[in-house]
Amino acid sequence: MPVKVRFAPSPTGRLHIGNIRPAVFNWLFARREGGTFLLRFDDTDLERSKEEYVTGIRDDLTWLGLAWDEEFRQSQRLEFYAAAAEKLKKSGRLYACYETADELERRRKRQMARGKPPVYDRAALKLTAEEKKELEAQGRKAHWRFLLEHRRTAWDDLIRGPQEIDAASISDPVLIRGDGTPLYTFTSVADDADVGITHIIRGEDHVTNTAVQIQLFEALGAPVPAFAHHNLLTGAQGEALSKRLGSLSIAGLREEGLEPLAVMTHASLIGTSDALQPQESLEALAKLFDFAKVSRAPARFDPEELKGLNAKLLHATPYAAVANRLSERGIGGGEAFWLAVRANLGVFADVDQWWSVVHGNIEPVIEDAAFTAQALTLLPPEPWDAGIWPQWTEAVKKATGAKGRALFHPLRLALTGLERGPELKDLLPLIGRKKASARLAGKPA
RNA sequence: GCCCCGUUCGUCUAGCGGUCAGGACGCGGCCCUCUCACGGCUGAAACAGGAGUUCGAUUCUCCUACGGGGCGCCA
Repeated sequence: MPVKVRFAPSPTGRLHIGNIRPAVFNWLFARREGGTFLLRFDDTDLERSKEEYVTGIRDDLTWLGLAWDEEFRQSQRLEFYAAAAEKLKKSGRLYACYETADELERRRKRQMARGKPPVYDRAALKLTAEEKKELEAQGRKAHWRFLLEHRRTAWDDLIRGPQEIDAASISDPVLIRGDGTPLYTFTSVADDADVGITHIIRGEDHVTNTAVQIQLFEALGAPVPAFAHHNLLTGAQGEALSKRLGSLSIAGLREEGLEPLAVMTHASLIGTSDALQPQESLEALAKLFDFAKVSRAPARFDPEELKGLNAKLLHATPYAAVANRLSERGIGGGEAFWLAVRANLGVFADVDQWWSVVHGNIEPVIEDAAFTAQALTLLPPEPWDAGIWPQWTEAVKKATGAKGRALFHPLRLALTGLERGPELKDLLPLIGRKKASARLAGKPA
């Protein structure tokens, strides 16, 4: 059976480093298996869902390179859910309840205070037809709960292994709100069953839901898909990673100039037994993907680790992969320039700085005017080749007696205006004699 | 409060009764090099605590501590 998976975000916010992982895992798995990857917007919560987030999530996925085969949204399938609900009512698995949200909330608090788990007591099940009629006459609107079978419900999780949940410890979930609109648990399963999702890959915050959903699949007469629940991420200090996600949003990382491939690599390798190494493509990542490698313990997300990975990725990137991006920025210099500077990049945009060192105008820093002046007189005439640097520095060394740091540091400062940077042997031919001369003389060039 | 899951170098992890407890990132040292960075090599660094079971526990069981998740007319 061909693999069919989905990523089903609710458009109530942008994607971030935490909730991108189910998208990444699903996509990678589909890619590895040659399956289909669906994007479904779970927008049944009209209060919180916003159109701008639909667009934003699409942008985030596109930037990451996670192309989807089909897209649909739940708000456009309301008749379908209503029909599915009718079936459940007929089979007696959906029953009407009349408690208000306040009443339920009070009841839960009372149960917890008594040390009991806050599970719905099925009081509505005992309501007679007359009592229901009376409640309706008072203007109460029914919401509908799914009648769970109180038995242990089990599945073999692709990541966590054999799982078992006692359905008696869970409340009968509300599937239809008092206003008639369907809720996540129901729409999600109805859709997964309808489109034939084969594998549900998601965060471990959904493991308890799984028991309910398995019973729902069965009640709907649909085959139960395979489940895989991955570990969640915590902050660098081990704290829950749900609040304060501004800088951790995908859009934010993009603005910081990180490579999408670095973000993808980090998202898919963190919390697994694979070493966090730069990968050359999404295909390479897909080949690495394996449920067996995913840990069950939460993993810490450290922004510094992501940045480090981004830098390493850049350091290993061949010229052909960035030639277009360089020319888009108005950077020439070809492969020689890229190879000279790539090892000094943290983010791609750092190339601008090195391009201005080579091609633009910079302010030289003169540490020892007499020294650089003397070095200037020893600068060989052009044409220059790759051997110009050792040839020149050898001459300067002989004339001044300077060596090591005393020799190179002032030259680097004068030539680039910076403390650190690429090999000067590679940079000097790119800078050229004209600029080099001016800078050694302390003049901006 | 109740239920589920987890805890191995600082971090991500391998391990599935007997291992010098392995790898990666980071950190230190050396090399490339007569500078900084890059890269290569190399070193230091861990079984949460306590009871059991066993000839023998990182590994199995229980308890405690800590962390995560769940307990919505959210997804």
